[in-house]
Amino acid sequence: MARAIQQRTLQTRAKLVEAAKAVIAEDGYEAMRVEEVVLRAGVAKGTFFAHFKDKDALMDLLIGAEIDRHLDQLEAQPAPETISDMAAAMMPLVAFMSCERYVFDVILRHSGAAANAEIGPIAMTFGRHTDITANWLKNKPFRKDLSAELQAEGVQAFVVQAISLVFCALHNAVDPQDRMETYLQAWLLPQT
Amino acid sequence: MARAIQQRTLQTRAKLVEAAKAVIAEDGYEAMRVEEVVLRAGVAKGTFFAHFKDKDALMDLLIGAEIDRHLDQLEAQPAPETISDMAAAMMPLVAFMSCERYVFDVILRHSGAAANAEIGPIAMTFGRHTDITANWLKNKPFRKDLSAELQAEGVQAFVVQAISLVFCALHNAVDPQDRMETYLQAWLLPQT
DNA sequence: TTTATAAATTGACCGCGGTCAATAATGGAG
DNA sequence: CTCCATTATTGACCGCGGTCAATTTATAAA
Repeated sequence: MARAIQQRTLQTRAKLVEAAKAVIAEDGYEAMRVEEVVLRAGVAKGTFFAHFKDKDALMDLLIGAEIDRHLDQLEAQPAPETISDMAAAMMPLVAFMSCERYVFDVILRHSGAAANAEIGPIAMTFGRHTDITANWLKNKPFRKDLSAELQAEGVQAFVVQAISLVFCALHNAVDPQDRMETYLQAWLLPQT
Repeated sequence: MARAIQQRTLQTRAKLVEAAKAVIAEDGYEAMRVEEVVLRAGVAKGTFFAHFKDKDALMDLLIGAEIDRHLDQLEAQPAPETISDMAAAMMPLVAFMSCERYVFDVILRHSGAAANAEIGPIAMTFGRHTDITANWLKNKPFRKDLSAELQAEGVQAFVVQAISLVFCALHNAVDPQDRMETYLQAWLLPQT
């Protein structure tokens, strides 16, 4: 039978997470090295991998938590009434997701759950974001020919597209918020 | 002053590319190891990096070439008349882009040019794909409130979204082609 | 042909993520 | 308290991408 989790385990894990946060605060996500984290946490390298499947798993956790913070903000706000408000509301999240090329790459890698049983923190946030967006869209005068879920899926696709273009030298002249507004206008308020 | 490129250089490069293709044909993209490639090509490891900035650069080349082959097919076909035809026409490309999780990750990483001066093969294919799609949409009875370019950008966003969901255990029950049709219908033929 | 210079190649070496058999700490049963 | 099965920790080791000073090879000029 399964034993209770030891105190030690929780402490070590907390030390690792704290150390990682410190490194990231100083030098950014991309600069994080497992060796630096274990050095600061005062544990052996192997211990890291006893707590996290791999480096990406810790990134998933930390970045996922940050995204969740932004989603909390979104949920605390009233549903936006206009396309412009909607784009504006999403900008803090977009800004975080595009704070580093590396961060965006991690997010894309983890945005889908590899298996039903192992939905990671970031994959969870994508589900949450869809739900929040779908709730915004209900009872609003946007697309009536599409389910709120499908509309929300499209919004997510355009968020990813807008961030992708932030990192593209050929297209990053346009302000991300303007681009989001253009996309949302076209997607949610077609002028047929 | 710059000297002409040596024969030797082209030969070595060709040997490396051939060796890489062979490895990939046998074991797939993800399994490709630089050490295995240089072993088969009969050159030293350092030589590889004299020809390619890093492993990703060779991947960019090989995967970009493969995507170009699919785009050649698309260009050779007449413009699709219906949403259904359009989705069907894009499926071979979608299938290749989702043949391996690793391949899709490489594509996403390289889909935007990091700098204007260094547009890689994959970034080029994204531009080409937009152009081809925009040409399809011109003189067709789809969205008249949007430029063909914006419509094409949206199509690209939905292609990426559809492939992402192929790799997501939570959503991969739906057939990719059906999903593409749903997206394209919603994007290009809104029923307001 | 000889020589000078640029270009291509080499392989020992490094950084860093990840593994695993050995060891130590923990906590419940007797 | 003692014993011991379970769990946590350790650090030497490996795989593999990437670097660079040294060496070899090609080519234009004399």
